Amino acid sequence: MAKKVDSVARRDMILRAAVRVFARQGFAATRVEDVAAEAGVAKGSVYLCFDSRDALLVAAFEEYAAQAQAVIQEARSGAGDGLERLGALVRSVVDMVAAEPELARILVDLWAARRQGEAAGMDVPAVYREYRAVTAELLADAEAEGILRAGVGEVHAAVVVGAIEGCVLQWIVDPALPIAELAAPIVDVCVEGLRRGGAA
Amino acid sequence: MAKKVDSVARRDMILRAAVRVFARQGFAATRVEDVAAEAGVAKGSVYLCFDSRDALLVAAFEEYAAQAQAVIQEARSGAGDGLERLGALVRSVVDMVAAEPELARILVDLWAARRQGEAAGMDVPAVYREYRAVTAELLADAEAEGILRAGVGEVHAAVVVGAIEGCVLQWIVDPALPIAELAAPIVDVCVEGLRRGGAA
Amino acid sequence: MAKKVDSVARRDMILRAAVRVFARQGFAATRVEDVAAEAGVAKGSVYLCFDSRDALLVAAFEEYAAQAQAVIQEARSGAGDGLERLGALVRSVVDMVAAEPELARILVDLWAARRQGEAAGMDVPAVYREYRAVTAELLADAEAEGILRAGVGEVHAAVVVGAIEGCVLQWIVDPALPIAELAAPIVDVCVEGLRRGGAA
Amino acid sequence: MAKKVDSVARRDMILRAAVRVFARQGFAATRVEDVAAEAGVAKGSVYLCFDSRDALLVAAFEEYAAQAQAVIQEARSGAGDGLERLGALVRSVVDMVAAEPELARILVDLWAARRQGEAAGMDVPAVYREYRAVTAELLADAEAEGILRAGVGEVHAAVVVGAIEGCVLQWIVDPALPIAELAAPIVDVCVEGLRRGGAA
DNA sequence: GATGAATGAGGGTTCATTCAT
DNA sequence: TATGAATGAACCCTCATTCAT
Repeated sequence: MAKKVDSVARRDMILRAAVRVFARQGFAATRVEDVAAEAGVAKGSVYLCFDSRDALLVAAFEEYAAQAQAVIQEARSGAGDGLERLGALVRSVVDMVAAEPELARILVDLWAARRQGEAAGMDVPAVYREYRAVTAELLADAEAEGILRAGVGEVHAAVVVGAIEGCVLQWIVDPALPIAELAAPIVDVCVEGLRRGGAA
Repeated sequence: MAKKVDSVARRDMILRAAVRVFARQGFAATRVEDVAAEAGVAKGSVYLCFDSRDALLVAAFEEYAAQAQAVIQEARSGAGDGLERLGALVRSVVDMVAAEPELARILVDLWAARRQGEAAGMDVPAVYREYRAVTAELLADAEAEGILRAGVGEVHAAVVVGAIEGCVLQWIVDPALPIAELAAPIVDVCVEGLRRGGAA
Repeated sequence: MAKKVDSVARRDMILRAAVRVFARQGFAATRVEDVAAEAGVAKGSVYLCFDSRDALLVAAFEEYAAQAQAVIQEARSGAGDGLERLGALVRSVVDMVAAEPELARILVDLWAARRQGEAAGMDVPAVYREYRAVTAELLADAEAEGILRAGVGEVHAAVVVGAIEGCVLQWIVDPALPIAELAAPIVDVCVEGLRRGGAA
Repeated sequence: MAKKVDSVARRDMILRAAVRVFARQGFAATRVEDVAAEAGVAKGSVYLCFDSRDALLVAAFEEYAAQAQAVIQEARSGAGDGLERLGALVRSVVDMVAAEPELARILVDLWAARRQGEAAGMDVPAVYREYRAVTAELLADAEAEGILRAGVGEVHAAVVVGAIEGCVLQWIVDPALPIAELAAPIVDVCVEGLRRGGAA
């Protein structure tokens, strides 16, 4: 039992180290040895926990996807009307990336990896499909609640998700951009702007 | 003279081939020989036009940046009020990526490359800074024209740019998403939603 | 400890293999893979001990330079008058190259390498400067001892060193030349010929 | 006829250029394009005069060998007793290398090349065999003339040649060494030192 | 003949992965 | 289990040589 815990902890330690190095240098420029050095273990030890270098990226993706899934569940099960819950979703996503910037920064590697061998086991598009789905649900709820302005449909979900992810992207590419401060204007544009009667 | 033209054409042919292969396999998984084969030339011939494999990516970036620059200039010099020109900008960017999907698809490689050696000569963040700058200018114009709703400031520019790029991102990651059909809802959310009096 | 010894032994084994192949084929015609094959290891293993192909040549030079240095020290600290010690020096150098013909045979590569990148870390001229310096010292001793014929000065040191190295050169270029048998006539010409009263 | 002269002149111009570049960078580090650039012609033009890059080295060798042959003939047909002619030979060789230092400086490449493919057509050992042969002849003449001290035989020829070539070697490796000033001491040691009755 | 663009074999080096200790 | 030395496939880039113009 203790063994198992240790083993799990060791795997997690290595994964965290990998995420740090991937965030710093990019996946393509990161050698297994870099990850091992960051984790303070030998190169061979990485292979005790992960099948391959690609598996590290897949594991990082899984962690990211799990967080996204949690945020999505929270939005689905949250309190408030559709737009309130949409606003909360926006803030949750922004909080999530701001809380673990290094995990977020490897998103570019996940996006880039999907055409390649590393992609095995990584369904990146599914994450965005989920985001769009929950957003569409919340908009539908708002519609049903009569608080959505006319003409807003499922296609707007992609725009709302795009605004969030596009802001994250700009921040990844340019860390000087204050991502935390963007939650409010995103909500302003994508939630309040869609409210019947308009923003303010 | 003819020589020069041929030489330029050859370089361009190789660059286009490179973009196609990068779009298909990703930069990391593309060998110089793949590019040569796609272009129908020998491996060594690639090096007659480009200093290195990385130089191909940089050249692709330059082409993308030039297109972005053109779109930005168009927005700056265009006719109409601030919001009309912002709407035109949104549509131009979407048209641009839809017109050359392969060039757009290497964006993920450009994003991923910025932390690495390939980055020399690629100022990816500058492209987004420019996008935000021109968007902010157009919003300021709209403000001056009295057609902007209250409370919209420079920080909203990042959201507008984010909505565009975030939609592009979703389409890159999931080509099934009909990017061309997203121009309208982006404009609806990011332009009409910011108009004084709100979207119809 | 055992590890360190093994590691040193392995490096030495590869270096010896490299010297053999360089002697046989010449440095220019030797690929890293040839060295690895001769040493019975994989190509990549060479790089565990040496930074580059050039580093193999530099290491060989260092071994040669160390042997030369030892011979020079021996001449400086030896017993006998100046000319006896000069004679001993001649015989030592000849013995040295005859004892390890393969190390000697790469001298041509060292000479040829000095103008190139490989040269980093190889001060070939210094070896000959040292030879001339010690020879000049021994001649000066002989002079002080009154056993040197008149008119012999520092410039003769280059001739004595030249006679030795020139014989080695002829032997390298034409292994049929019996280098061991040349020690006596070199001494006859360069030591006895400089003795006051002349050679018998 | 004029054509032929031009063609020969062109070949010679390229060969001279090659010798200059080989002397400067070494053969191994010299690309055909370097030679072409030095000669002021296009890369392909080199192949109109020479079959291959190696052929340039062979041609340089032939020029060197021809000069050596001339010096040897001169010594054989010269006036004076055996030792006078040996002294003249020494001075001729030194003058030869001093007159065309660049041609001399490629000697190291010739020495190094003999184990490799380039060697085809280059009988470097033969040059030294010839040198030894003529030296031995001159010593035999001196012996017959009764001006040679006792105990000097054919094996001493290698020493005399060695002294000359060894001095040239030291100068090639270290151009600071004044080769022209070494002719006198070489003669002093290798000619006067062998004279019956000894050097003054 | 003269050119230099095009070719593609060759080889130095890296690094993911394995496995004996 | 942990290690890191060993492996060898992969790949970038160079450059000798060719040949169409």
